[in-house]
Amino acid sequence: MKKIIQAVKGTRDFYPAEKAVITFLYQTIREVSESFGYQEYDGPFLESIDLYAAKSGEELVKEQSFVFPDKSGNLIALRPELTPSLVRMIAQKQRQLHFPLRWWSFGPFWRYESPQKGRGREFFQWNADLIGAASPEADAELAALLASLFRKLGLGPDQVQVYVNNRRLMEEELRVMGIPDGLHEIVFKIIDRRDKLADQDWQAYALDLGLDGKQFSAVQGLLEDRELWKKSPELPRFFEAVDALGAADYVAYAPRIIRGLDYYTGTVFEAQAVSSTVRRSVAGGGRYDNLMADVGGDPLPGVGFAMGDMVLSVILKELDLLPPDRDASPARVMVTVFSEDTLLASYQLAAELRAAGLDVYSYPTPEKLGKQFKHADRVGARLALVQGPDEIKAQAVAIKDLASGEQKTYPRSEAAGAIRELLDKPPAA
RNA sequence: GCGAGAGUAGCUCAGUGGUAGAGCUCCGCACUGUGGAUGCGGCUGUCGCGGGUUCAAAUCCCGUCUCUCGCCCCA
Repeated sequence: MKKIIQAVKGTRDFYPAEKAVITFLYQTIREVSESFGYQEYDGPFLESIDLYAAKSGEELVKEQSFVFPDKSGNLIALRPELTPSLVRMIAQKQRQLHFPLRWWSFGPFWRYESPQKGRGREFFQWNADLIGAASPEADAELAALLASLFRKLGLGPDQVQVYVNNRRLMEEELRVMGIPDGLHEIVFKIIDRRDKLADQDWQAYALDLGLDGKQFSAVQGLLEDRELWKKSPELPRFFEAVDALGAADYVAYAPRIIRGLDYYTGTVFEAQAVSSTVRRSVAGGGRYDNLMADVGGDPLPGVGFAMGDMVLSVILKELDLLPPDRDASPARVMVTVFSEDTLLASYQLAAELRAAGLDVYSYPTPEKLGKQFKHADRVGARLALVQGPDEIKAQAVAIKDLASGEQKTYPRSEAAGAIRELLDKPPAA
């Protein structure tokens, strides 16, 4: 084999079967987003590094972004997330937009990380945001939107859950426990790692980061309190609204959910697979009430989430929830070419059928019919049409159903109708 | 950045020092107006790359690159 330049690490080649998965997700996401009244938008794929420097969190900007200088020396980043672009876009047109607004987006993002299962360096992300409403009910709508996608994809509440917590609640609790404000970020980091470490290791980690024994057991107790949400002024309303939206089965309280991004201010949530070979979150989001003011806009509350395509795809594949026949030709009908002399007649026939609204392709060269039938079968066509000298003489077309093996000859004028009928029939077993 | 595993035909992989293999795919024929099934035949390799040990290396050693999985972090 000749040397082939390798694909860039962490990127994927989207052969038709893989591209079909992305398209399927995009379509399903569009349907769900639009059913909640969200409008599609997008930001640039390239952004100034300064956009992220402010608020995205050190790690994300310094370690995980693809950054390069342009010809004038400005540092440009391939977008690692969308929220900062969204916030800028809104700040720029704040007076022209009608709030609250609901926007969604689906596009590529880049992060410089080491690739592994469910994670690459180039991935797609669904973003949905509701800007200009500060209520817990608005938070609930986003959680319900996420749950609706799962339901639509065929993922049940026993397979994926949206876990919810509230940062203000956690901060208040820490304060009550006598943990100084300066330690809160550290405690959040400790909580965030609860699931990833064994009990002993987790305790050691916590003490190592500066908690004393008493504070540690207090934090431990906090994480075991399944009823903690009742102390929040927001979460009871949140859960009532989730229930009203019909998504209660997908949404649960989990005190361990904190989220890494610095800009979250209130309710945060994270979707996780209940049982899967990927122990990685499917989606994450939350409320960010200060972000708009931080980038220089008028203060405006917002809530939103992002969902990557990679973990979701792994789960859908594991549960066999991806659409079948992803590698099949979109044309279910192939016109064979009998001979050099009849080639153009076959092309005409194909064009005629396309004009009648069918998806049809013609074999491009006069090969042996056997080879052409085999090709039709392999690429997933349902019907193979033959128009040889006999058919041309009789103004007819022979149509073979490759699924049943049955073949009939129809007058050419009736071909389109006959094809439609045959395609509607379920393939014989 | 750290740790582990893997790189052999287009694909999946076997091959633990002695002539580089299998299955699938592909191509041809049986079957020149008809696919799937079957049978027969055929094509395809710097054994990731570089060095070392040896009479002899896909195999042992060293280095290196890439991929996969995990850690970190996160979608």
